[in-house]
Amino acid sequence: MKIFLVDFEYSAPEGFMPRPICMVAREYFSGETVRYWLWDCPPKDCPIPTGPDVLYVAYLASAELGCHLALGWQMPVHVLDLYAEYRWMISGRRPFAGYSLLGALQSFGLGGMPAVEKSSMRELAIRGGPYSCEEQQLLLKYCESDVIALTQLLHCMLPHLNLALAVIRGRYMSAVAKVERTGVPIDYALLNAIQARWRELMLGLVEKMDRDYGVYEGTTFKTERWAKWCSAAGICWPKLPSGELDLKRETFRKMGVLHPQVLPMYELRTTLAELRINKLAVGPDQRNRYLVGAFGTKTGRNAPSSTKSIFGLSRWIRHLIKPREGMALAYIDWCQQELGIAALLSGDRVMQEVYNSHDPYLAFASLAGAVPKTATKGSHPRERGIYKVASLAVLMGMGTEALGEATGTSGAMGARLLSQHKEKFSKFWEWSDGQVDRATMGETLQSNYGWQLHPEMDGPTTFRNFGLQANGAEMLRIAAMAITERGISLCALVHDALLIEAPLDEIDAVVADVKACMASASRAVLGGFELDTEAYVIRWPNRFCDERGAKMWETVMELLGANDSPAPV
DNA sequence: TCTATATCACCC
DNA sequence: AAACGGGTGATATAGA
Repeated sequence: MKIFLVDFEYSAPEGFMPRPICMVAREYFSGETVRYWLWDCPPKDCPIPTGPDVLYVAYLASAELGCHLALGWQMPVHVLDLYAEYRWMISGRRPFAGYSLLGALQSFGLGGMPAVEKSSMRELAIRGGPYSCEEQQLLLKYCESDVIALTQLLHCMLPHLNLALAVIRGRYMSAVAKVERTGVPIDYALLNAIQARWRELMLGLVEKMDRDYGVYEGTTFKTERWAKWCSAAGICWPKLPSGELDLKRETFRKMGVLHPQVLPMYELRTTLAELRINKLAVGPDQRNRYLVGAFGTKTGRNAPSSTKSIFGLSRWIRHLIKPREGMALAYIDWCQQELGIAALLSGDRVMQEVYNSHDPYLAFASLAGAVPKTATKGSHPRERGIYKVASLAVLMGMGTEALGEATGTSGAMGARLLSQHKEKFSKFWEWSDGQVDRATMGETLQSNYGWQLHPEMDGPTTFRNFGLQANGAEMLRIAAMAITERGISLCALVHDALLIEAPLDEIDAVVADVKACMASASRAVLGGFELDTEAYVIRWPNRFCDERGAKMWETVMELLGANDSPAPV
């Protein structure tokens, strides 16, 4: 068995696929090191072995594996990603010096300075070629210094790792590399039209709606001016405990009921907040690409940049997602994923039945005696809405007051909802309380495939929710591996959902295949319990539509004067 | 003028 | 008794 420690330098402008610059690989036991310049004419095949007898070690391996994909090289069978493992190791603890390779090394007391200045190397990589001989030598030297650091880090971390679980996480990084390369197809012309007139659009809105207030300076809201306007209008504006004005969207909405003259300001603030679209990272091939940020959270979820990823921005912006000619997309999610996980992990049979019922929220309402057994979504929309919010909020540990607020009722009703939940799902609460107790006693919480949380900085609500979210993240990882390993184009990962792409005449079969992968992933995490999935298919020439963002989309299209109204779902 | 903090927006 | 989980990012204000 051989262990190769690998690092690439590469150039990857926003939205572009990476272009490898150079690579250094070092064999752990022999110390033998190979250096390859890759910018001009890279070797056709990977110069180091990648078979089942090799462990491929990298730091944030999605980058290295993305270079393999770019070069058409074989992907390694076994990957160990020390970034993922470092996040795993210290999950729930404060990082000693951040999550970079050097930060990880410092946490082991090995703070070796890099041989070459890091920021200048990054600039050199981003700049792209051609590179002079000196620059080549500099980049290779820098690359090698990272490989040496990586070697030291492996030495430090090896005794702490669970290799069987670590290589599963490494395998996920291969899936991530593919997702980061595939990206999301975008209606580029329309995006450009919006971006080109973005500033003008914002200023136009402010100009029109701020006229009567005089609160804005350019596109920025001035709190002092708002205070002045309020006192002139004889309005006593609510304050935060800190003494600052409470400028929450919700506060504006509520104050609008009492003082309708503030409503246009509510509209303006809402619209401006949602109008952020200028950083969306779209490459010349009209696809949205960004780093997935695998294992970026303490529950093991991905943490992509919310401005670079189209799924991190407001929902109306998803209307820009559009399959290329002859292609189709499908957005597939697990139905009520965390509810299902809660039902299974806790072993609560009642909750499992509710989950498996046609409409879990109504089923809870019915159990609580709030609606008749015969109730439907149409007959009792209000009650269903309340019990839906309650079902989900309870999983995050919401208290009575907040629950009353969230359901638009009262603290008393919040208390009632909570006690109904505790009564009907007593087994769940036993389990949930158990998680809190164990963590409070200092026990590290574990998900079913070994993600963990050290209970050092967090409180009871986090402990309650950890198992649900961490197992959900695991489910997504297992599905993503299965899907990409079947050669299916996986465009995006969205926590409990994913976006895939296929030719029009294959999409139905591919969706069936993906749903099977997702069902299988749920069984893998939940010991045979299967979660249902729902698919939304978008066929060219239609675009992605989200009803929760439809109104804003129409507003923007109107402002733009484009006659491209959203196609029917 | 720059940076740190708080608050708020969005996403699941 | 506690009491809305996990994120990223923009913006406004206060402090150096």
